[in-house]
Amino acid sequence: MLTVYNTLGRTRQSFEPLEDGRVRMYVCGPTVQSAPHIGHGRCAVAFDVIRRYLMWRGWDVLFVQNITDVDDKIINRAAELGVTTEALVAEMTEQFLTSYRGLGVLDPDRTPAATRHIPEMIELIARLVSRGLAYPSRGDVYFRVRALEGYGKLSGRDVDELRIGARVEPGIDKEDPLDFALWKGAKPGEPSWPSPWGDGRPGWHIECSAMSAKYLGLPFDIHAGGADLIFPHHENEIAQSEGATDGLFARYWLHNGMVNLGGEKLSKSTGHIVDLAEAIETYGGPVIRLFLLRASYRSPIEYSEDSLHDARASLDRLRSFVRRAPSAGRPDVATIDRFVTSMEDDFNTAEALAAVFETVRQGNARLDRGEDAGPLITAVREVAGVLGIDLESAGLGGLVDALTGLATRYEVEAGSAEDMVRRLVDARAAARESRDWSRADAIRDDLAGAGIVIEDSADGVRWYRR
RNA sequence: GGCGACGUGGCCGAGUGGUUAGGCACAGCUCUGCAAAAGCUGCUACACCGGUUCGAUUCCGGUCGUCGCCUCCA
Repeated sequence: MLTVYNTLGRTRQSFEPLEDGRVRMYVCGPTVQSAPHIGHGRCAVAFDVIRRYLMWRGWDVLFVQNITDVDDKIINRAAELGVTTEALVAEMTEQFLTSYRGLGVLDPDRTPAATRHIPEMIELIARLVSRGLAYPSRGDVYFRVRALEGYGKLSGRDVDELRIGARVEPGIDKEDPLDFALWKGAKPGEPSWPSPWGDGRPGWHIECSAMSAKYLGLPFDIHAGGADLIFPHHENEIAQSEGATDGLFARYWLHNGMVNLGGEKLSKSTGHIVDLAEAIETYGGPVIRLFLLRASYRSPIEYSEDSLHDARASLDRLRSFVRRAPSAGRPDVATIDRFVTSMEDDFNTAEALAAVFETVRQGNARLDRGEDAGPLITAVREVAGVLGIDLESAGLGGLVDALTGLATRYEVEAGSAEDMVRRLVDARAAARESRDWSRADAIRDDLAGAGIVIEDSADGVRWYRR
């Protein structure tokens, strides 16, 4: 039985999709104002794993992740950079998609952008106005928070407590400081669209209400996002969607923990960030992915070089294992069972990985004894696949020049990168045969310098790109 | 101030009312021309103080500390 921690209710609950065999899932995507950081990567990976697991379990998953492409920050940043908002949005969206793919994240089934759903949002706002839950005010439209019973149920907030809170700034056009904008009247030079309340643009929260309903229908099963979105963003989404329909908005709310750096949360606004593309460049997507999956998706994690190095060593261990022998037979049942048990427990990837490593140890021991480990390798590959961890070593791209140099140095025939590695490995074998250790070691060291690692084993020489 | 999460061995990080997490690092051994990989062995913890219990790291209360949200944020 799959159980998930539902922020709505703050308990672990058994998960049953509304429609049998089909899961409808919405993840709050990024505001594309600047380049993605590792925190975005964590969110993407966390829910990608959940999606993959649900699919592997045999469910149809409809996965939607939005792109917020209109917002104060985007407007301001575009102005700063002297580019149009459209150009900034296009550039940043591309960076997000590229980085996500670099982490092995599957593309969503749909990636709706806010600016392409203005009519849906206007319609939703109009419904809220007609129901008395929203009111126009000098070109803006606000949600009347106190008019909705149950506001605060997701975040555990009490409207009266909120009011006391010192930081709720009274908006000059609001009836109540708690009210939030559904529509913002246009200011000169800003992107805007016509509406019944005058030209303007949507508030931040309304897009998710409109687009999730459009692509998933209401209620849908899983609404996910970063824990920092619980309040006010998700609370307000609930207010809008449930206020407009009287029905339930989303059934299970899943939130990923924050990534910290130096003990503090990453944040775009303070510039306290780890650039995602840079991290992928430095460590590789699979290493970062493994780093993220070693902890529960709900816990905060600390980003550090040490942790990334650990993750790299762990990944190497997995890769060395599957390199030792081909998969064969059905996946080992014990491994799969343990994996399933772990994942059914609120997607406990840390424990799932522990199962994988146990299997790796067993498999290595079997191979050391000359026994078959095919099903263990099959199982490790299967589980790694569900977790989205790429166990294949990198190819030889970009190494032709370096290898050609080595081919010349050791007097073997040049050719394709693959061929040259093979010939160099053979040349080293020949040198070992004639007990010319210095030449053998030189070849091995030079290959290592180029990123090709050679390992001697009982059943021959293995090589791979580090 | 309000709401919430958390404090585990050298580091990261799961979990449990009594029994091995796992990874990384370190030491020794086996294997090996050397190395790497691998296996075996060792190092073995639950912030502090009370309480409940036959027994608590695991439940309850308190203390201290860290972090998040309450404003844009994955």
